[in-house]
Order: sequence, then structure tokens, then C-alpha cells
Amino acid sequence: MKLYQLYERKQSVLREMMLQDIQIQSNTLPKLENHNIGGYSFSMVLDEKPKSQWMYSVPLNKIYIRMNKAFNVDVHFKSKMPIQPLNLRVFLCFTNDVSAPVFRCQNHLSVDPLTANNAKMRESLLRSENPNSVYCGTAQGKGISERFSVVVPLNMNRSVTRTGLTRQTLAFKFVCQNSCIGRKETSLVFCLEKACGEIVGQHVIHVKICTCPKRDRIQDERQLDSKKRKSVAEATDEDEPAKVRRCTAIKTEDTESNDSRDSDNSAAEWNVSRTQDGDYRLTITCPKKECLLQSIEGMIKEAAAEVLRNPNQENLRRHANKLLSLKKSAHELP
Amino acid sequence: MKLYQLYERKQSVLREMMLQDIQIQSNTLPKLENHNIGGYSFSMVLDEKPKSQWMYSVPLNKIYIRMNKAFNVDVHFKSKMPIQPLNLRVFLCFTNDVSAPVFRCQNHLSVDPLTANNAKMRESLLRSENPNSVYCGTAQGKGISERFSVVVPLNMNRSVTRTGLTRQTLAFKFVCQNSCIGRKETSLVFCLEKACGEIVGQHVIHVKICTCPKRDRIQDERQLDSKKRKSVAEATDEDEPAKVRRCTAIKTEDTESNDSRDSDNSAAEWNVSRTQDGDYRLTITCPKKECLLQSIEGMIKEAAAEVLRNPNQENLRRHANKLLSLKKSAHELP
DNA sequence: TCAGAGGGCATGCCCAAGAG
DNA sequence: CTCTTGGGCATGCCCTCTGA
Repeated sequence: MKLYQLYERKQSVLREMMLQDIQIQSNTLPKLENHNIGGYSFSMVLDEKPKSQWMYSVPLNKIYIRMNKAFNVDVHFKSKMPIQPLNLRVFLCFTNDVSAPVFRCQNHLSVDPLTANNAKMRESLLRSENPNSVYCGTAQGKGISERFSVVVPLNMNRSVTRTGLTRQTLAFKFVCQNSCIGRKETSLVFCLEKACGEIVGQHVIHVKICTCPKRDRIQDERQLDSKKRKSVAEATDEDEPAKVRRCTAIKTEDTESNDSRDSDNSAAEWNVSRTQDGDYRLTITCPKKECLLQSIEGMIKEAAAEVLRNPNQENLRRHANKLLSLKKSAHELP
Repeated sequence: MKLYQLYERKQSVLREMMLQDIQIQSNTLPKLENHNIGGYSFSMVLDEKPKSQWMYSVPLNKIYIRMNKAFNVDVHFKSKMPIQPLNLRVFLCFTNDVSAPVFRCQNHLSVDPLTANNAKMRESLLRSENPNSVYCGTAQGKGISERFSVVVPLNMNRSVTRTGLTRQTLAFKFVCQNSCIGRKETSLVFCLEKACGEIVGQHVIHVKICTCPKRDRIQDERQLDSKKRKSVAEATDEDEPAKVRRCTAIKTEDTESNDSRDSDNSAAEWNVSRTQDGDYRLTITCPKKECLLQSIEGMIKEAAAEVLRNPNQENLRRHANKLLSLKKSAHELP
């Protein structure tokens, strides 16, 4: 090894040590879990319009969507001082094998003409509809920063409110189906990143790209429901704590862990009343927004379970979607 | 138009006129019918071994085969004086659209590495397992001599008998499935050609390349059977000639037309007897081989219909296959 | 009249059971 | 114990029907 090579190597080792924290995050394999390590209250709401070409299953936390159809996500996060630009890195990975790269199939690649400056994008199964999106990674990459991903800059200036809460709507689409890539299950990972690459928040959504989103969603939900019923039945047969089991089952579905969340509910005020029209009204008052969000989250989970129990009742589904909108509104509160 | 162009055009018109007969045959779209224009008694037998990975449906004249598995055909033809080398040109085309070219799918192409001298073969969905096979045609070609095809030289010297009957076993396989090419039905066309390209005989076999040959064959045969039953029932409801209808239906399946076949049966001697073991024996005697072949053909059709009526009885299937072997032996008679 | 939805089919693929 | 076979599922796609 020549001298200058040794020198460069030493320099690079120093740099590596300095960047170690970031490297550990972004050069290791992705993990399919939600977190808010940076304390940015990173969260997202799937904005399923009535006429939209895709569906979101609340109980399964899963998008069902046709190829080449766009879906919207509302990204929320709290700005922190000093204000700095943040990016959203999004990539697809196999739910049961995060180390395997996700490629487009040759058949769809071949009908996507290669032009002067679309080489990177062309290889990406995930497409961002937002301007200024950058396609990163290589076919060999396994770590978060090396694998194929789309990085979308989040415009701080445009949508930040006085309270420091930022909200932005993004749109994505897929240009292959799950059947193209061996019918393996896939998940979409959203990483909130600082400009230096540090990951300060992560959110995961399961994805199925197929030709009959509705059919497949109903199928999956029915299956999940029968599993739940079965586990409940077994638990009841064996011994008492059926409810505990059930809760555990629900918990494992949702791996959310928000490090900056305050779980203290002691100061909450709860109230149910009857309106003059005969409707029922629930009022809750919390000292902290997080508490409110947590409550709504719980309502959503319950609604999701109800949807599962009665898959054909559209009004239950509407109820769940209303709760999602409520969550969105809550996020936007100052 | 410039002068030299006019000249070249004139020359080419002359050449074209001279080659017109051949051009008409080989540069027009293929037709999915059997013929023996050249009087070579061209015919073939599908030699389905007990352990073979493919199946031949007699009533449907259709091969069911897995991708990448080879099947055998025995080619028969009568040598004519003066003896000259003949070729067998084989190609696949869409049963319902003979003008459309048949390509391999990009997915399978991409796992078939391109080497120095396999470019033509790589693009061909049909592969010949025989030595000295030549891959012809272009992706744009529509006519018989221009589209993708494999030409196999028939070795006259090796297998010709004293009587002038030539028999040769060939093997082919497919490297894509029907599902790869839009799930459209396909047919395999065998053209017996003189060295100059003149087509002197043609034989067509329907092909389905799939993962479950047995299931799909049974499915297709069941469907054909129900169609026949229905048409028979309708005919019976309407008026008398049910049998005629049925025969017509069978006829339309088999488009064979042998120009050199002698249909005169007047000199045939028919005899049925009982052996000492109690078996029944049928003896037929004909002055001409063609007559014998024709009789066997009729028995095959009847057996095929019986297979259709009782799809699960393997002995009927064996019976049909025995008849096929009989046909093969008859072909080999001096 | 046309597009979206629902039902049904076609077909690759996986898994359990049986045979050599 | 491994290979084959049958059954069943997953999923793209087509056809028909109905509502705007």
C-alpha cells in the first residue's frame, strides 16, 4: 500500500468515526418499525378520497393499490430549533426479508423507455409524484442509504405553522405489482431525515400492489378476523385472560413506539352527554396534544377491530375513516 | 426515382416472377392446415412415453407441456425421385392471429444470457434439440420464411428404408409459457421443405405450454365434450340428423386434407373373428396403405371421442395411444 | 352509451400426502 | 427419504351488468 493511500485511509477513518452514529442508522438493514427517535413527532395520515383508486386498511395498516395509480400521504412533524431542512426518504422492501433488494420486473422495465436522464428512476419500483424528488441507491445496496430509495425534500417554508407543526401532502405510485416480484409481501418505509442523513423518525406501511385492491383487502381482513376469532376462542377454552391475549395480538400488529410521547393521562377530563337531537356526544379534554392523539389512536384501533368483525358494513368503515380524519385534524392543532 | 433504381427494380421483378410459386407459399402468412401438396405423404406421430413430461390430447390434437421440457415427434415422409435433401421448418404462431409474431417474454429473456453465437436462438421461444438446427427469421417477419423459425435438416441417408419411406425422431422444447405471451392460444406448424424452400407438406399441432399440463388437458377435453353433448342435444331437439351434425363437428376439428390420398375403399376386405382365448379380433385388408391408414385414423377418432365421454378411464386413453402406435407402425410398413 | 363494479375463470405456485 | 401427485390458493384478466 502506497503512502498517500495510507494517508487518505487515515483521514477517512477519522471521518467515519465522526459519522459513526449516522452510519449505524443508515448503513444497516432497515427495520420495519415506527419510531420518533429525534423527537419530531413524525407521523402520517393516509388521505383516502372517496373516488380514489386505492384503499387503506386500518386494521392491517396496509395500502391496496393498482399499479400506476397515485396515492396521497399527509406527513406531519414538529419543527425543532434550530430549524433545518428535512428530507423524507421512502423505499420499498420485502416484509419478510428486509435484506433482499426490490427490483422492477424485466417485462415492465422493457416497456419503460430508457432516456437520457431517467436511468435511476426507471429502475425504481416506487415513484414520487412530487417535484425535486431524487432517486438514490444501487441495485446492490442493502442498507437504508445504499438501496434504491426516493428522497423528497420537505418544504419547511411553505407549510410550517406558527406553532412549529409542519404538514405536507405527498403523492407516490408503483410501477410494478407484487406479482411481478415473486408475490412476496412488501412494506413501504418512510424515514424523516436531517440534511446530513441522520434518521430522526420512521413510519412503516404495508403495501400490496395488485389489480383488485378491494377484493384483496377484504380477503386479507377476513383472514385476520378469523385468526383473531380463533385465538380468542382458544384463549377462552383454555383459561380466563382472553382479553389480555387479544390485546397482545393487537399490540403486535402495531409496532409503534414513540419515545417522546407522554403517557400521563391523569389530568384528562372525560365526558359523555346527550345532545338535544338525541345523539350521543363524547368530550375529552387533555392537557397535552399527545394525549389527545393517543386517545384517537385507541378509538381507531377499536374501530378497526369492529370493521374486521363486520367486513361488509360500509358505515363502520366510514366511521374508521372519519376517525383518521380526526387524527389528521388533531395533528394540525396548534 | 433514379435510373439505377429503376434497373434494379426491373431485375428484381423478373426474379420475383421466377420465384413466384415459392414466394407465394413461403412469403405469405402461414395457414393452420395440414396438406401434402408435394405428394410426400408427410405425416407425424407424437411419441408420448409413459414417463414423459408432456401429454398429447388426441381429440384436441394438442400438446400440453411444461416449459423447458422436451417432447418427441416422429416425422414420416415418402422419398421421391430424384432424391434430394429435405428440411423441416418449425415455428409457433398464434392460433387466432397468424400474422402476429410470437416473441419470448422479457422476464425469461433476461435470465437467458446472451453469448457470442446464441443471439438468434435466444429470441426463439421454440428450441430444437436436434443437431444442425438453424434459427431463422426476424422479429418483424410475418411470412413463413421471414418469421422466427427453426429449420432442421432431415437426414435422408440414415433412416431411409428400401421402400423409400423415411422416418426420423425429432425433439423440441419451449422456453416460455403461453401465459408469458398474453395467454393466447398457439399452434406449432411443421413444414416439409425442399432445399430451395418450396413447401411440399405441412402439419399443424396445437400447443399449450403451462405448469399443469394434465389439469389443463383434462379441463380442455371436458369442455370440448360438453360442447359436443350440447350440440348433439340441440340437434336432437330440432330435427333428425343429429349424427350428421356430430360428424361435422368432429370433421371441423381435424382439417387434414391429403391430396395424394386414395379414398377408394371398394376393394377392402373386412373380417371380425373370435380367438381361442375368447378375445375379439378385427382383420381388415386393403389394397393400398393409404386405405389402411385411413381406417386407423377413423378408429383413432372414435377412440378420441370415447376418451372424451369418459375422461377418467385411463384404459380408454391407453387404447387411444395404442392406436397411435398402430398408426405409426402402419406408416413404417413398406 | 360508456365506465366502473362484481363475478367468474385461467393459471402459476405452494403444500400435504402417498409411492418407490 | 425423496420425488411425484392432487388439491387448493393467489391473482391477473375478461365478461356482463348496471347506473350515471
